[in-house]
Amino acid sequence: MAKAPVKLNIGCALCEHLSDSLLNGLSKEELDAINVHKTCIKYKKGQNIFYEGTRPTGLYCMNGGKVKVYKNNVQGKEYIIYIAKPGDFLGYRSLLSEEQYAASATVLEDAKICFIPKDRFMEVLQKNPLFMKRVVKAVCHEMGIMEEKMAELAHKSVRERLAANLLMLKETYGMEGEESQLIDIALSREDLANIVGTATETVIRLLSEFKTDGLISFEGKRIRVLEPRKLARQADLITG
Amino acid sequence: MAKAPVKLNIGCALCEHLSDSLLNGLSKEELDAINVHKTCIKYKKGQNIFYEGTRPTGLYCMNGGKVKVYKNNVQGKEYIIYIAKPGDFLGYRSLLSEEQYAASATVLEDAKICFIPKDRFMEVLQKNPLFMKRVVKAVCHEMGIMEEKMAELAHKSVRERLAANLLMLKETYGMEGEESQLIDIALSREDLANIVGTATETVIRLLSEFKTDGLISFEGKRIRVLEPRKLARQADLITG
DNA sequence: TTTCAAACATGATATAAATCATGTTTTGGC
DNA sequence: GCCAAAACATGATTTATATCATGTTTGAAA
Repeated sequence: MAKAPVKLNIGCALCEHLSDSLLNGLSKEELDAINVHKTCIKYKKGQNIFYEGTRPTGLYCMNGGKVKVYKNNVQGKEYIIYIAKPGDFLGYRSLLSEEQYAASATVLEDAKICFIPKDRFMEVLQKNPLFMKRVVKAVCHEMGIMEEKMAELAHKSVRERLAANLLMLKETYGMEGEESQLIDIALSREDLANIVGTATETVIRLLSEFKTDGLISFEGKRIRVLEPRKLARQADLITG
Repeated sequence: MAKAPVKLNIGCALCEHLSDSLLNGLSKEELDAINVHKTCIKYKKGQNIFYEGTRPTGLYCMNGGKVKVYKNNVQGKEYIIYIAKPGDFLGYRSLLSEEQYAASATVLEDAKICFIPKDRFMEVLQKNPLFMKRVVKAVCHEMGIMEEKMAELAHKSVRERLAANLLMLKETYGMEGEESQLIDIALSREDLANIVGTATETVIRLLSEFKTDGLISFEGKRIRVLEPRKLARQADLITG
């Protein structure tokens, strides 16, 4: 049986992730304008999307999989700024600030990502003040989250940060309904350490402690949050 | 001799800080629209501008002095996100994300700050796509800086961060020309510690080390950067 | 000018977390 | 199914930095 060619360019209007996306709310015509010029590509785990220091030529829109956005310091240590999931834009910050990428992006789980050329996107953006307003709102919301994370990094212990990040990952990447306590990303201990901002060994140790204390359990490469309230107490989010 | 009433509301068009401001580039009419509804107030050192958790009702625009924007964690520890100087907007992030303030703002050096009601500002913003674009660009640029700071907090030592922050302060708040090495803010050791994300005692100790090593000197409450290159080496920004 | 609080300073101590070392388990490629 | 490499795990050691304690200086207010 001959393989049918994989049709990647499904129209944005029909994209299952449209409702989670900033593109949601655009008119049929606007979506079409983007649609005609986009290119959708499948990426394998470990593949790079863009590197820090290069210039953005467009915008990436996640259609499937998971991508980590991270910075490397001089000593090669990595800090993961965020993990993009379907519906998320990727690299739009640098595109809008008209600067080089301040971070790199690499695929964590096999992904399908659509690329929208800069000009096409900017055209739609500038012709639609409401769209622009939504983008601004999203960017400013992101900044609030980053402020929170900075204060956390500055004054919280690794244990607290790990607990807080596990809860955050559960909220953001937890599955639907029944299985909402299962963190649906196959993160290596090293990646988790680079999210928390600590050494891999430290994360391994703390995770086994949390497991011993019955706060979490491991399911294959995934982590299940058994006791969110106790974890929140570890994170020092609630007292008592 | 009777005191003449202090006229605070100088027109934005004549403001000496307009060229440093995001308002720069607006038309005479747009500036007037903002101008008519703005209120300029003098604040004393230590006075609070807004608190985390409250709702913004407008935008603050710095006309003089210095203001720290910071977050307090549960234990009361403070992290200073940035220090606003004349020409800077204050609180525009929360205004644009339509959320509560994610941080508090307190005067570090006697300040004059103009308040622009939300509606007036949004009106001008939404009617001028170019202005909107400049605001977006500025916000996205800020995000890049925050990403950098997060990576720094995650993986750099306190010594490195202090050195890096001294250099940053010199760049941003250094005086003009000859005296550009003098950091023109009267920062307490505690404030500096809350910028770096460490304990006050640690900052005091490291500062005296830097002083002993001839990298900096103290001039009253101010710090002079004597050896920026050596400091950059301490910050691990350059090697060798 | 005195006084009192805040800021600055320095030493001693405790400790969280990085680093180094080594061993085991899992995984993906052939 | 085998092998090498990566990921995971755990122990020992070091180190940076927070915390605690105490003393001194500075500065603002009375």
